[in-house]
Parts: sequence; structure tokens; C-alpha cells
Amino acid sequence: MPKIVDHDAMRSDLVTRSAALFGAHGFRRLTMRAIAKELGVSTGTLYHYYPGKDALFQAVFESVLKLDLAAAADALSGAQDDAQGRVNRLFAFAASRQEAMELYALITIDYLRSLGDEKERLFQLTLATRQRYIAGVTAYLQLHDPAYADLVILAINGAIHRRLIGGIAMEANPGLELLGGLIVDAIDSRAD
Amino acid sequence: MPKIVDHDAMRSDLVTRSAALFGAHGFRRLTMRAIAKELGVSTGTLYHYYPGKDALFQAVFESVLKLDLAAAADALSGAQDDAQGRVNRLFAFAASRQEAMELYALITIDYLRSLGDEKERLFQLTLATRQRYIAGVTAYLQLHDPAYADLVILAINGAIHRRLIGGIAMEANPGLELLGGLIVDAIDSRAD
Amino acid sequence: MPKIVDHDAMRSDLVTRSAALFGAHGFRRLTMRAIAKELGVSTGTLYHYYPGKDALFQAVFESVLKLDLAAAADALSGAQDDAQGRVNRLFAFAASRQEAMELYALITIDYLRSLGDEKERLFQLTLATRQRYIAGVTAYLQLHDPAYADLVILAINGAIHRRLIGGIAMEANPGLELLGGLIVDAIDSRAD
Amino acid sequence: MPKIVDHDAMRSDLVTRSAALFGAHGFRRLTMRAIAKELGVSTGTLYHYYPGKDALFQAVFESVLKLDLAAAADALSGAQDDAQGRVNRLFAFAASRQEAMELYALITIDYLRSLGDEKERLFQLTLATRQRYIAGVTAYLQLHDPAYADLVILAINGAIHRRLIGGIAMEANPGLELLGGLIVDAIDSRAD
DNA sequence: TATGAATGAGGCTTCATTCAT
DNA sequence: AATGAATGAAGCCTCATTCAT
Repeated sequence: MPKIVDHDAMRSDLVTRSAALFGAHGFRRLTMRAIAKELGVSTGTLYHYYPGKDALFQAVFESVLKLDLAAAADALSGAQDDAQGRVNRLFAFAASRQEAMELYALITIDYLRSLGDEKERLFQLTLATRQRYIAGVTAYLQLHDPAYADLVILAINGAIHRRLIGGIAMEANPGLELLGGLIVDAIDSRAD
Repeated sequence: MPKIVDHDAMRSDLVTRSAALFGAHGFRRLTMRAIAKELGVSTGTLYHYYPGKDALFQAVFESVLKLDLAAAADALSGAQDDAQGRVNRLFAFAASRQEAMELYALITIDYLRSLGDEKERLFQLTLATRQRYIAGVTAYLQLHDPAYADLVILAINGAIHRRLIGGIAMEANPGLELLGGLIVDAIDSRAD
Repeated sequence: MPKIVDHDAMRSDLVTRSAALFGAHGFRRLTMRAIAKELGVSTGTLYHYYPGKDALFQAVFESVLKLDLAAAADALSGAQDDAQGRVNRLFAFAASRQEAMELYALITIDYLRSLGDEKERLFQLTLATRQRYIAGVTAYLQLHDPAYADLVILAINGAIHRRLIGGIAMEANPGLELLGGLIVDAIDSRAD
Repeated sequence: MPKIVDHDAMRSDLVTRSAALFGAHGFRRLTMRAIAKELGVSTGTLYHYYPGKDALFQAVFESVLKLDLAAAADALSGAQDDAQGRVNRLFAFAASRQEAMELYALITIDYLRSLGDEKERLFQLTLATRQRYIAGVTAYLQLHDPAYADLVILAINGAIHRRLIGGIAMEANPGLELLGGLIVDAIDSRAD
């Protein structure tokens, strides 16, 4: 019998650990040798688990795709406090996920550049995900108008964008705090 | 000095026209041969005007950095109408610049990845730029609290982010329109 | 010595069955994994019986070397009919061995290419083998001049060559049939 | 203007000079680096003229295909002497071409191994070429039966085969000389 | 014994850069 | 100034071989 390893676990591990590398360096700048070295394996081993760099990156992309929604559902269920409490909790959750969201953005941008004309399919998928988020936030915050949920998510997207190109932590956005208050007002003014 | 003008014009031209290529493909995916071919010159000519690929990209990055502020000052000066009018004009301006802002983001991300640890300097620069924008928008919209300006810019950043990873035009964000109304209310409620 | 027999049998079996693979694909194109897969064992097992790819190929080459002469002696002994009958039997025997002879040629060519300058030793061996064949055919056909035997073998070599580069079966060579007649004439004209 | 070279001449030169290397080492054993070194250029230059190793080998194969027939037509035209003279001239021509024919065989064998199922097409081509040779030799030697021509060519094929696997020069085949006599007899016996 | 996961040298190929013209 | 042929380091990947189980 050969060296005993859990093949699937190893595959997942490689993907999880290489995701950050792809995010930090980008697909082209990151070499297979660099990945192997960073993960403490040989290039041959990489190829033992994935047929090539493209396939590994594809797996990374897909794994990153899945991370977001699952986490959100968990975090926002449970005890439902007042408007202010719900808004606080939402922003706190977003802040806790900012690194993952940045990684998701970086990898998606790279992935899109590698796609020729089939970008549209990915865009549809992104759109659908956004709709789910809007519906979720609308329900969670008990908003009467989904546009408010869209605005909240838009602002969070903006915070990620600033992080991406300005290295700014999500918490350092005065506009986000202001928006929190506006949302609470909007909920309360309807709550008569 | 007969040829100097041509030389400088050529340099600018090469930078301006290659910026979109760097944005679309990314630094590593884009080859010098591809640039040369797209610009209708030989690789030798490229090297005649820039000492290497890094230098060309650096020039592209710097040229893209400058574009934004200059344009903003122009567009928002002049006739000052009412709150609603000013907000409309601001969003219209942002929408007209979305492609440039996307290009700026793409190139900045690539540029940041090429930087090892000296990212901090660029972050400082970005922070300063943001402060200028906040001040400018605060004044232009005649806001009493800069946090409103920050929120507006944050939402616009969010729209760029969505464009980047979802292919969504800025106009297709319900949250942005809603924000316009909230801002007008904020201005008017203070204007008594 | 309980396992020795199995071990040797296994070694022979691996060589015999991999010979065709080496012939069909060539040394470099054929991988150890491909051999292992085709033979239904693991690469580890291959290395258990042979220290490496070179050694396996060497064994294959040697096994193929031996095949020819042994078969010939058998087939052509026994009942001695008239000149025509003997010639027929010789050609029939050659035709029955054409696949093995093609394999021998293919493997020898590969083997020669793997030899640097020590080809000469192999050439000496080949020359000696040819002399044996000439003597054998001369005796078998009861020829007065070994040049006739050489011509017969030369023509058979030619048929193998045509098979190699033209995919032509030995039976499809008019010249070979004609030669049969010429040989019979030569025998008979001397048999008065 | 760039370094001035005759692109087509360079291409031909690379093919011509690498043919012998492919013949001696075989496609897989021969590396692009080895070719480049042997030809005194860099690998980059090789790729400047041919898109890859396959394409270079394909070009080599095609160039080798063309060599034979052209040479034959030339050599055998002109002054027509008696039967013995014609036969001598034919064998002398064959002997002069033995190296080229060996190269042709080696490259064809390699090429065939690289072909999956489209071998048949190449076999058809080889068959057609053989027919042309038979017709040519029949006419040149003024034979009444093409089977004699086939036998002559078959014996020459055999000599090439022996060269291939035994390192034997064409001149060292007693059978070939004997055949010459038989052919002359065949011609003369009909010349009454 | 047998297995196949792991290794890393080396193969094919790309591409930033140089330089003769 | 402009061209593109030439270079060679470095990238992706293959595969002979080793070794833990």
C-alpha cells in the first residue's frame, strides 16, 4: 500500500491555502513553483492533485465563490433585536468578512480577465447572488423597500473597493456609520 | 529643438493607448509584442521610448492617477442649481467617468501587486486623494457634514466595484438613486 | 526455494508483454506509468522486478534478440521435400515471423539510438547472426553458392523494411515470389 | 531595419540541418535545446522560424520525402548503355543514396509512431511512390516483367534495412551483386 | 511484495530585452 | 528613429524514480 493520504482532504487543503496566494499575486505573477514552495510540496505533487495551473485556479475560484453566502446565513440568524441592533450586527458581520470579500474580488477580477467571451455567464451568476443578498438583507432588517438593502450592500461593496485600492479597513469609513443611522431612521419611521 | 515635441507626444500617445490594454489584460498577461502590435509599432520602438515594460506600466499608472481629479474639478464648477440639481449633476458626472474609474482600479490593483512592501506610500497617496474628494463634494453639494460626502463617494466606489466583478453599469444600482434622495433631504432639512 | 519460480516467471512475463509496447511507441514515448497500466501492475512493481526503465528495455531487447534464431531452427527442420517445396516452406516461415521481425527491427533501432559509440559491438553481433542465417539457409535449400542464401535473406529484409515504412504485408511483394522461382531454377540447374 | 536575413532560406537551412539529428536520435530523444546548440542558434530562434517541435519535425519529414524521387530521375536519364551497364549504374545510384534512404526510413518510422490512426494516408503515399519506382526501373532496365523491378527495389530495401539495424554498407551485400547478374540474364534472354 | 503519493530534473515553450541594420 | 531577428532565463508541465505504508 502506498503512502496513506486522504486524497480529497489534500485537494481541499491545497485549494484553500493557495487561494490567498492567487489573491495576493494574481494568476500570472504567481508561479507553480512559488505555490509549491509556499505550500511545502513539490510541483509534482501539485500536478498529482490538479491537472494544471488553470484547473487549480478554477478550483480556487469556485471555493471562494461558495464561502460568502454560507457564512452570511449563519451569522444573521438567531436573536432579533431592535433596528439599531440589527444594523450594528449586519455591519459587524460585513466587517468580519472583509478579508474574504477582498479575496473574492481579487480572484474574480483575475478570473474574468482569463475568460474570453463567456464572461456573461459569470455576470449572471453574480447578479443572482446579489439579488439573494438584497432579499436577505431586506428581510433581516425588516425594510419596506429593497432599495435600502441595495444601498447598504452598495456601501459595503464600496468599502471593499477602498480596501482593494487604498488599503483602508472597513471600519474606517465615516460614510458607513452615517448610513447605519439613516437606515435605522428609515426602519423606525415606518414602524408606526 | 525640432524633434522634442514629437518625441514627447509619442511618449504620451503610447501611454494613453496602452493603458486600456493593461486594464483589460493585466500586466503579466499583456506582452510587449502584443502592445507593440496593438499600437502599430515595433517592440524596438517601444523600447526606444521607454526603457522597459515596468517603466511603461509605471507611466501608465501615473497617467491614470492624474486623470480623475482634473476631470472632476472641471465638470462640477460653473452654474450652481438647487440641491436636487447638484446631486443629479454629481451622479451624472460619476456615471460619465465609470469606465475611467474602472480602468484606474484595475491598474492600481495590478500595480499594488507589483509592489512588495512599499504599498504604504501608495495608500497614503490614495488617502490624500480621497480627502480632497470629500472636501470637494462637501463644498459642491453644500453639505454640513463631510460624512455625507464620504457616503456618496463610498456608494460610487461600490458601483465601480460591482462593475468590476459583476459587469453592472453604474446606472443600474437602485441604491444609488435612493441615496440621491436621502442626500437632497439632508441638504434641504438644514437649509431652513 | 518457494518464490523464485514466481519471481522469474513474473520477470519474463513483464518483458514479453512490454516488448510490443516498446515497439509500438518507442522508448522515449513509452512511459513507465503507461507500461505499468498496460500490464496491470503499479510502477512500484515494475521497479521491484527491474531497477529502471533502461534495464527493462535492455531485457526486452535481449529477449527479442533470442526469438528469431530459435524459431527458425525448429520450423525448418524435419521433412525435406523437393526444391520448390523447400523454398515455399522457407518463405512461409518468413511470412509467419514478419510481425516478430518488425518488432525486432523497431526495438533494435531504438536500442542503437540509445547507444552512443558502442554500436559497433552490436553490429558485430548482428553480422554473426546473419552469417548463421546464411549458412542455415544455404544448407536447408541445398544451395551451391551462399550468395543465393544472402539474396533470399536480403529480400526478406526488404519485405520487413517495406512493412516498417509502408505497412505492406510480406505476401504482397511480387518480387519475392519471382525470387522463389529463380532460386528453384538455381537449385535444379545444379542438381543434374 | 532589423537584422537582414532571408527568412525562407533560414527556414530551409534549419530543416535540412536538423534532419540528420532527428534521424540519429529520434524525435523524443532529441531536445529542442540540443537542436539549437547543434545548429548554433538559440531555442528562441528555432521558435522564431517554426512554431514548435512538431512543426519542425513535420517540415523535416516533408523535406526528406521530396529528396528521393527528384534525385532518381536525374541520375538515371542520359546515355543508355547495355544491360550490364544499366544494372551497374542503377546499383551505383542506389549505393550513392543509401545514407539519404536510411535517413528517410528513420524519420518515417518516427513519424509513423507519432501518428494515431492517420497512418493509412501515409501508407497510401508510400505505395504510390513504390509504384512509380517500379515503373521507372522497369523502363530504365528495359524489363519485360515489372516483378523483376520489384525484386531489385526489394533487395535495395533490404540493404537499407541491414544498414539500419546492422550498420552494413550497401556494397557489402553479396546477394545484391548476384541479383545484378540474374537481372542481366533476364534482360538478355529476352533480347533475342 | 505491492502500491501509488511524492519528488525534482529536465523538456517544450514564452517573452522581455538587445542589437545589427 | 525604427525594425524585427536573436537571445536565454524562466514558466508550465512530464515522468523516471524513491519510499512510506
